[in-house]
Amino acid sequence: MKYVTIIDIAKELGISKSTVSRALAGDSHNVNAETMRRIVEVADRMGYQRNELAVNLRRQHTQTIGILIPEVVTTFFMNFIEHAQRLLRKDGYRVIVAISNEDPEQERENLRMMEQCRVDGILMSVCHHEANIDCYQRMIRKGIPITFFDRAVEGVEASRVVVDDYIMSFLLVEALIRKGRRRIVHLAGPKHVRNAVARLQAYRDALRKFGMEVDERYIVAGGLNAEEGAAAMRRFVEGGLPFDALFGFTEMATLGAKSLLQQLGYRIPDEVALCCMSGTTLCTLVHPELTAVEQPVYAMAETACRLLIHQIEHPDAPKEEVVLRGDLRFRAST
Amino acid sequence: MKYVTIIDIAKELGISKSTVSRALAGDSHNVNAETMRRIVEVADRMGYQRNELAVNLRRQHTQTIGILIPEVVTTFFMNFIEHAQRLLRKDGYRVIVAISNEDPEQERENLRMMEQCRVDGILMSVCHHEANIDCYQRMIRKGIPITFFDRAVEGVEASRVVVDDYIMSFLLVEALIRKGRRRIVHLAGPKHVRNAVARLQAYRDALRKFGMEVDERYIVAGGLNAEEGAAAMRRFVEGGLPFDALFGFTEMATLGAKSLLQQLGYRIPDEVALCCMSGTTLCTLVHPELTAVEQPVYAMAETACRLLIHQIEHPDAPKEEVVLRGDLRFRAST
DNA sequence: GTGAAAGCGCTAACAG
DNA sequence: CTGTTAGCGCTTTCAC
Repeated sequence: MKYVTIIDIAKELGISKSTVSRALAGDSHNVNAETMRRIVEVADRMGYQRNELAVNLRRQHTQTIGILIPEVVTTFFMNFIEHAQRLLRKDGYRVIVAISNEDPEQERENLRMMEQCRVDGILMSVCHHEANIDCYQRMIRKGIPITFFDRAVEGVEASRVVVDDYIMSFLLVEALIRKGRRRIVHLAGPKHVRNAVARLQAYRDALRKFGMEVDERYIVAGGLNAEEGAAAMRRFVEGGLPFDALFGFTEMATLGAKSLLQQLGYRIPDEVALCCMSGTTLCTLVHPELTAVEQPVYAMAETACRLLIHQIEHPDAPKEEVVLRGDLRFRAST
Repeated sequence: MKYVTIIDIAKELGISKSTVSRALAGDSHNVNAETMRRIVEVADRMGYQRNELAVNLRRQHTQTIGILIPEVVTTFFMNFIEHAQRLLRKDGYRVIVAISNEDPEQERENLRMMEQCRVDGILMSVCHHEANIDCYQRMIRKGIPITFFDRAVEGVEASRVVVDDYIMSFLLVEALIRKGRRRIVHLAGPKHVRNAVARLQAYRDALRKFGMEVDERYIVAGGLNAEEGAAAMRRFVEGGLPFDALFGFTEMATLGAKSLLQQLGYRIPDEVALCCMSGTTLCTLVHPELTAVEQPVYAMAETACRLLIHQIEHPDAPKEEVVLRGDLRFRAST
């Protein structure tokens, strides 16, 4: 099955392909109005579709942005993609998405793919805080700008937009305490994810602010997914320590813990209150009707796209870091 | 910033670019082992990355599959993408994703983009049952095979994998009735989505099976998103008819209705039981602990990929339709 | 306003 | 086993 090319159109009209190219590119300044009309008419009669491959090869850039994310079980990244895609499209960019499944090896592989496809820039949220730093640096040195969002790394020449994990977490733990919870378990994330470190710190500081002792036995490694979260919770429960609340690192681990607790007969949220963050969203299950304090993903997507496009258009401009805060809104539970 | 090309490598070693090309393509049969070694060594010393654009332009196919989906608020499509991506990668295909946001206009646009990018095939779930049929047909005639999944259309020369909406819905409504619910509201989907039609039919038939009259006032147009669902529910409630259950078409509309009912003070699921389907997943909120009967998305992704690749490799093979059923498993609520 | 020609990076005959 | 050559479809000087 052959595609129609500008040569086919040129032949059909007995003119040169250069003219056709100009006409189809909308260069009305350099092609006769009448010729233009005829070309356009024939083009869509024949069902012509420009071959982007050829255009890109020639132009040396693809007008394509790669989005790399670590997972897709949580709604945060999907919402990000949706917004980013819409925004980028308006600026004439296509988007390609790759998921690394929290696996640095696959992330490396995805990055290589992005390079082979000659994307103009990359929007990414890392799966490991250090594993692939050399990779990121290589990309950037090659002239492919990266803008990190949500899960960012340090020590790389790239722009980044993050949420203030520390502040947000602090708010959550504070909310639990104000509700009268005193024995709060923290399902901590792995140390190689920098957000996890900040959240743990916030947990400690919030307790101290209320003059409470930080009991290390209440800090358990909660992993990243539902299974790990459930397993961690099981271990904790078996320890026999009393508890009335839980602050988890990932949404998935928290949900895993929740399922387990329900199986064991705990009543949620009356007996055990839960809360966690998911991307830009702060979820607290303390109150069943009002469960989330939300920083719209939109803001993050918008900022990330803006920063990236700026880097693409001005390769030498200094990198920026923006920390989202404020603008919190309440959202009803679904 | 210039990329390294095979010419650079050839010059570096004082040989021809053909040999380099062959070596890098792994054609050990036609290049001396020693030459091979040197080429590979230089290639990665210089940080060479094959330019897929050039390869594809030359080869006349891209090894890329386009995935077109209508929305991304529900987890179903995201899970589908994740699985499909993983499976296709194994077969050497890249994936590009586009979201049409339930808008036929944007779907058309996305389809055009896929064509311009010269994807080898398309995996899609439509947003409208008829609006773009001509488009799908044009693509297929041009030699770009389409495999529809979940939301498929009829009357197009394409393979499809769907879930048996009728049977699944029938099961759901039956479950409600067996739980003692008699006044079941149906939040129907738009008639232009074929799944909606099947589900409505199942609703009617299930009631009849139990000798119940179908009261048309209990069938309300529920729309596709949370707002529309809530609005529809509000209208129904204002009508003042008694009801003790709700069977919704989309997950989002059902969630919208749920929020509204909660706001109005209804207790869920005791006072009003809810259920709906989401992609391959049957969700019933009748029972709080056990809320879903699930047909793994995986099965759908796997089948869709297989059908599509088969179409790509054998353009003239007859189209197939696969209806997933059986293999249902219970899933704990999260 | 239009055409001829060069070339983006790569592969695939075809010779040697 | 290796080199030469001819494009894939398009844009972009440079002439006319």
